Amino acid sequence: MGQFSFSKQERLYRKKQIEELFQKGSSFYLNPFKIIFWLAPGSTGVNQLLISVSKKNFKKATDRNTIRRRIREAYRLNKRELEPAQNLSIAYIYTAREIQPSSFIHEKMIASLKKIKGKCIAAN
RNA sequence: AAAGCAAACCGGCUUAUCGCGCUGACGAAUACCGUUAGCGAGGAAAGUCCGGGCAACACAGGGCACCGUACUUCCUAACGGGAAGGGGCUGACUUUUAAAUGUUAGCCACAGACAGCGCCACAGAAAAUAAACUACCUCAACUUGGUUGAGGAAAAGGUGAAAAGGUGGGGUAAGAGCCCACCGGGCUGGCGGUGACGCCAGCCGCACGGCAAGCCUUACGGGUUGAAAGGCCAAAUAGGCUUCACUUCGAAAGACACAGUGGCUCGCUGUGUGCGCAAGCAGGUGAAGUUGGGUAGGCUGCUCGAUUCUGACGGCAACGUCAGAACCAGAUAAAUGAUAAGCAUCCCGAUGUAAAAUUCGGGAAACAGAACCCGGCUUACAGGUUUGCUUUUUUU
RNA sequence: GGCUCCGUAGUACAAUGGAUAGUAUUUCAGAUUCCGAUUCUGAAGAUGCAGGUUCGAUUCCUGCCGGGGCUA
Repeated sequence: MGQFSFSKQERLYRKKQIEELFQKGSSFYLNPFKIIFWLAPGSTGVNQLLISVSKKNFKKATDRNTIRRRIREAYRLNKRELEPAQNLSIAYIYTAREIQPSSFIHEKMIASLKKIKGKCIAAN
């Protein structure tokens, strides 16, 4: 698996897993995101990501697409912050009301990933 | 040349780095992995307003009801869409005292109001089977500036969206299509046109409005549900009941009727009858149906099609026929991207000039994201190209 | 995805196609009071948008815009 790849394995798409994440996971806010994460027992060696942009805040499908793509690129290029990969499920919920530039999202993504890693180590 | 309107078309490009989806090839290799090649959002993908394909279910035939459409002919798989034509309305030009005719541009949900019902506020004498009232004219009586009665006729009446054919003349006691001319209208016939309709001739003096985007009438069309349709597999769970067939047990029977509950069926409860000495009147397997429970994962449907491009021919056109070439998204918590740089377009400032070109810096670049697939319609849209029309200015 | 209903003052509701769109409440001003509340008087405030039918649309028709409900 490549260093910057983002294949289907790394996406969170199963309904059961999503429900599990939202029920058991812990969350924190880091502008412009709300982040929910959960470290499942056992290790598959792959972290899984879910990106959500509310239809209530962005009526147009194009706007939602651009935000989702920017967040995805930010995660893809910076995911090595979480090394070594474990069985982590993360949900990024975009809470800002306007479309933020890529540089801003990248910056916040790095900060949030570091925070997640710190919390996981503390829990263990 | 500029501005406006209408129609048609286009809707940025290139490179680098890192990525995503599908398909093919290769690597021990049909599913995972790697390498590599190809392809990968729109003119509206949108709204979901129409129409069709496709699928499942339903269906003798006819009628009623309900919904939709509405000048004619054609195009089409079909349409509420499109093309051509007809008619009407509005504006301009020509002509003219003015109209009509003619030319041209734009617009029109443009069937039926002597099949029926309903509505037409306010104002007004009257708002729809024509006329109560005022005023007009004639005669009579009383009387003399008038009043009353009888009759005539339907012209005049500050309204109103709409007033009962219009204008002019004759006629009369006063009037009236009462009569005449022109215009308008209706009916009949002929001719032309596939048809809507048009033209011509003759006849009728011709009271009877508007609204069907009020009910309605006529003609035509419409079965219902939608890809979360439908088919297959995996996983998981808990079976129950009914019917039928076979079988086991048994000597045989292994049932029947009525009532209650209930919308109905099954069922449950009760009573009676039958079989059996009595207990008791069953068990199992399979198929179909039904109810309940479970599963929310994969494959298929799924993208080659009323397809796209080019050319020829037919048609006024919409469009059709033929020939050749091409393969052009198939995602599913949902791919088609992110970042950086450059080019082209436009704007602003500077440089420069008679005006430009050039160069430098900065900025802008829309509407918008496939979800089974097509044909339309509607709505949104920076900027650009072409064509046509109108207006203004300049030059010859 | 499909089906269906509804948009009227700030709010909750009315209004056969027919005078200036009505009622309650809210807001503002005045009166009453020593000051408030209550009460009384007056005022302000609306048909979602754009077309069409009609002499005349809140009402009828068409197209947009916005909101709700049902279905799985």
